[in-house]
Amino acid sequence: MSFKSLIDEIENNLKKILDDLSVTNISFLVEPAKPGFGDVSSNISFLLAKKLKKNPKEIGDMLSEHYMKSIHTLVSKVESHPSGYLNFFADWEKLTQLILSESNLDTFGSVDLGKNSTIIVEHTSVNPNKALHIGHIRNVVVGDIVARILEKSNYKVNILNYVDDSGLQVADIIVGFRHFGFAQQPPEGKKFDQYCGDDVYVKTTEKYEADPSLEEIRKNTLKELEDGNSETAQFADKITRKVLENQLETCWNLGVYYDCLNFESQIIQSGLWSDIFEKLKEMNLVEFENGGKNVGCWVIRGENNDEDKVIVRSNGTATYIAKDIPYAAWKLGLLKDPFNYKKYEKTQPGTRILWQTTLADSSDPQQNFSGEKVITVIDSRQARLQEIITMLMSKFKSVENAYVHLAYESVTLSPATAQTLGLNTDGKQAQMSGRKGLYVNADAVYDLLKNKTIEETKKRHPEMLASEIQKIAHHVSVGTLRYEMIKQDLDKIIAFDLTKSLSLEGDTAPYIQYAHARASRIIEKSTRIPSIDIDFSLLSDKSELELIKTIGLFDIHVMNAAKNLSPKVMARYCHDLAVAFNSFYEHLKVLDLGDEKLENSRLCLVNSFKQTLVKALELLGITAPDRM
RNA sequence: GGGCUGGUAGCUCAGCUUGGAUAGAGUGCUGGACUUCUAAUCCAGUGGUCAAGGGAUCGAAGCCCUUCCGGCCCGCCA
Repeated sequence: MSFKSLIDEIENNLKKILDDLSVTNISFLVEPAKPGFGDVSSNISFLLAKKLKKNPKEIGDMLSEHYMKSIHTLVSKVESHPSGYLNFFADWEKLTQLILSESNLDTFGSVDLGKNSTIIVEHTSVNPNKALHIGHIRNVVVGDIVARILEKSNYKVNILNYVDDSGLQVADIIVGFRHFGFAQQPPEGKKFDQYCGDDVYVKTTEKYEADPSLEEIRKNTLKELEDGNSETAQFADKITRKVLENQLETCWNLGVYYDCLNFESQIIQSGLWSDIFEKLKEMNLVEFENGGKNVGCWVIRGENNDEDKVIVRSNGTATYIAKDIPYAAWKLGLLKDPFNYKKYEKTQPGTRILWQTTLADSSDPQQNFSGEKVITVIDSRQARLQEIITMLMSKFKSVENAYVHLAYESVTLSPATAQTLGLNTDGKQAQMSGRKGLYVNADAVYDLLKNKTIEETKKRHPEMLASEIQKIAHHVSVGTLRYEMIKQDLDKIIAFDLTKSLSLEGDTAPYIQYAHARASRIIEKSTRIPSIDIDFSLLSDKSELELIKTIGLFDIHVMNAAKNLSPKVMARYCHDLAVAFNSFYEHLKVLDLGDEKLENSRLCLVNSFKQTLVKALELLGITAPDRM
């Protein structure tokens, strides 16, 4: 509630007025006003103008008159603007009290979109044959933040990470280890996942190109992988689990945690595929081709102009997309769960317990990670395949939008950064490629950011303990990286530039974190404890009211972010909060005013801001230090 | 060729779902503000035929159609 209370009051009153006028079927808007147009605006007059055949201004005049006669508590004035808009001015003393009181609650900003239903968010899902690069980080961070926003919106969220441990990419490094003589030990000082990705994978791929006859080894290895009992599969399991562990370290370092790891190899062995295949046949969703180019295959008919999609080859084996179908159905709880569960070998930091599926016996209790709805975070390049999965799931489950592919555009390399990797792109951005070794490693970006932040922090606090500086630098670097990944919309390509990404000024996480540090210092330096028992009328400066209003808009933005699965909305809100606070900070003093009442009032506001910002940043997985 | 997607200030982007007021940020550039609760900040200025054209509307950056430019996808690969 909070600012929403004002909006609700206005909306209800306007509805009553419409009733009195016997007007129905008008869905007008009541929304926070643009600066300079009061506090809340409505377009109601425009909509009514058609029905009543009067001009909007006249209607506005009439409505504002009616409004002031109706019962209202939070509105002090209604203005009919010459443009036709109806602008409302809040009774700020009352509204301030409401907003600041609520901002102290733990639940501030929470909304009830989910009604406590269960939802799955699957993200990360990187092939376990390489280290995460900056492109993967977009997936990881988007997924993590969407999950946080949904939790704030009263969903019970299960976070999954799908480990494709039996695909071609894994086969490639296994070939490298078993046939091309790569040592199992990475060179001194290099993480195993980086070694697999930078050296084994890239160089093995190069060898195929140099000698196509080697493809035979590759095919055989892939086949052996799918038979879980083979020696190759056991070896691959050992290798991929080591890589996975390293990948998880990268994610954990960024404050990203999961509930359960799913392994493709287990899904293949579980027999889920034959279950779902039977279902597909029963429902006539797949057809056997007796002729044409796909003769002997089972296909899904393309809708519109799309080509048919082969899901079982003429030799009887399932294609890539076929493996995704049982997993999607499993996530939605449509299939009998064939898995047992055990805790992951390493303890995940934070409060979530990390589980993994297993086909072996387990002494740990059975778990359920399915959900009423599923959100799968995948690169928009897979939109076509995801569309087919979505279509199939909609036939299986009647819940609307039960399966959602949350797509995001890729992260590319800026021309300058491509150049530093030895690629001349003629001034164009370049697609990253794991195969070609053309990517920017995620840990490396974190390290660069951290070193830079350590420097900056030292400059400001020469006397600070090294351990303290480390901690601050960690939070600032993680914040910066996360913020860069979500501040623009999901449909925008991020052209990653090493140099520009190191910026700590302007619309960045440090800007927001800095506002928090300022607030923290005021509270720390004050001789009193912030209290809500204050004179609210003393908070009347423009910059104070703007800050209060922004604080009050928290839940509205959470709702918007959750409905649209849009991390960017929360990023912008955090930025708005920081802007409002910085403006307040530069205009007004809080301490040493020689006026106890005023000081108390402003201190209360500073505290509200701080608490709200912490909660909002939490949704972005960003921690704000008390000094920086 | 078909499908998806982007095009708004020099650059990077919001605003488009739900049409209405004065199209907003950051960055860049110019100038100003630190003896002060931390200048990772603030204030002011600069900068726009909202890709182009058409349509419906009293009214379009937004909706519909066409075109242009960029990106991605379209395998019995994964």
